[in-house]
Amino acid sequence: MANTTALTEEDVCQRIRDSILEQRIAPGTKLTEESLCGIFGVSRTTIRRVFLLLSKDNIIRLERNKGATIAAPTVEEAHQVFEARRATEKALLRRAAERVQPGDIAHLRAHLEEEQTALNEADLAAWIRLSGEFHIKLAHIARNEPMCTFLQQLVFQSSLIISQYGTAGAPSSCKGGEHERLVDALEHQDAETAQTIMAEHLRGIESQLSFETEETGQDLHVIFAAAS
Amino acid sequence: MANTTALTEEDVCQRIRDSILEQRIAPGTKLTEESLCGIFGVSRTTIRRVFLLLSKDNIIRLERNKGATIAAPTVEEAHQVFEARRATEKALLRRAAERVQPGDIAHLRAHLEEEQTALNEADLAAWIRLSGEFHIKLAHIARNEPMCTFLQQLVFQSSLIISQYGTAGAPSSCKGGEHERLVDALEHQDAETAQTIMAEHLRGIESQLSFETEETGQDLHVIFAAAS
DNA sequence: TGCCATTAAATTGTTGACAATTTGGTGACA
DNA sequence: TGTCACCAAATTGTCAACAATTTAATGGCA
Repeated sequence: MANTTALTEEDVCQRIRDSILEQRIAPGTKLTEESLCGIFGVSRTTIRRVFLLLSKDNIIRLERNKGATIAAPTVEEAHQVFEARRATEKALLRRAAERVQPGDIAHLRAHLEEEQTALNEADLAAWIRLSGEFHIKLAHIARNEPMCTFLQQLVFQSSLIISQYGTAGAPSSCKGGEHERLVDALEHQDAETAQTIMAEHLRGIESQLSFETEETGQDLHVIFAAAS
Repeated sequence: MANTTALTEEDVCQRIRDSILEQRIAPGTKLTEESLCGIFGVSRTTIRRVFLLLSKDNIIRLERNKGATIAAPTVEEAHQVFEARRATEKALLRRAAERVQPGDIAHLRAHLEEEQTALNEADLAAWIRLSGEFHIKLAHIARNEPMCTFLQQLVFQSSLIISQYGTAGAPSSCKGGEHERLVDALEHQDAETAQTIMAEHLRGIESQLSFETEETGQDLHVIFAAAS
């Protein structure tokens, strides 16, 4: 009831992206057009455009005559996403170290404050989102739009992967002050150190996932083929 | 009249992508929905989906109530695309060198044959397309879907950039047997050499562009402002 | 002539109805 | 009871008419 103006297509995308970044929506969730029309108060046309756009980001999976579901990355896809992140963020950091400006550092430190606040207030959803957004903000310092957009896609997919394969016990994101150390290294334009921290950081996140256990949907073939 | 079955959405995308890769369509070209409906024999609904998908790849530019045009990258965007290619293809080559298999090399050599044939037959359009596709095939050897898809986008954008800023005299693509040398290096799993060749290769392509001269469309303002 | 408001044509955006497909359930029958 | 065919509901796909916007053209007016 807060907003009477109609939501635009990009608004809806953002809302869905946020819910993924905060891990409030599970991979594999079925999204029917009509229900989303009701929720966001937009027409089916808009929702269908949103589905198409998000499917390009591998956030939503579209199957003909079957509708849309929140993407549920396979183990293979998950590894490829993290491999891509290692390569991309490493390259971005080198350029970021060359191009970083004082204002960037201030901005990042303000972001770190927010992360800390969310952590103190035990606002887990906000903290998870901020952890992801940190990597995106870091990327922007490199001033390369195509690579930033690409990394953004990877971060959203990572969020889905963590939703799916994350061990419940340990919050599988950036602890140990690695974000802080990244900002420090960047402030000194130390690309090498930043890259090393980032590599460890991403390996750390990936290592906290458990890929051995159950899968979703299509892998039943493999499971039951072996059992019979 | 060759095909009576209706073209699907992906077919239309591919046709448009091909025409860009062969540089048969100029950046900035206006695409009206109705005309494309007639050309491809599909409904407006399909064309609109195609526009939306290709706009996500930065191949088509969508402006609200203004319709679609073939993207016309700015100089700044062009530099960023090539920077992204250098970073991405370098990373891809390292992984490709680790994972390359004999079949891959055979496949690449067959592709080189095609390139040579097109060159001998003076089929310029085909040769330009094949030159671009070489980089995409190379990327696939690294077995990383997200990065492959990303590179694909960059290659298409490169094609637009070359259309726009390429000097007419020299065909601003891969000569000097650099593609051959890349395959050789890859066959010996020599990532370092491959990366060096690729870096030179991309710099070479970029250096053949002329960013000083005229621009398209909106830059007329600047041009005539200076002249008056 | 040059400029500006008004109008007509062309193009894009949106909506709703209808068709096609999938999904879930019911009941007949072995 | 278990299986299969069939039917009904729900969901997605398509299309055509209509609304809104932009673009081009015309004609008045200084």
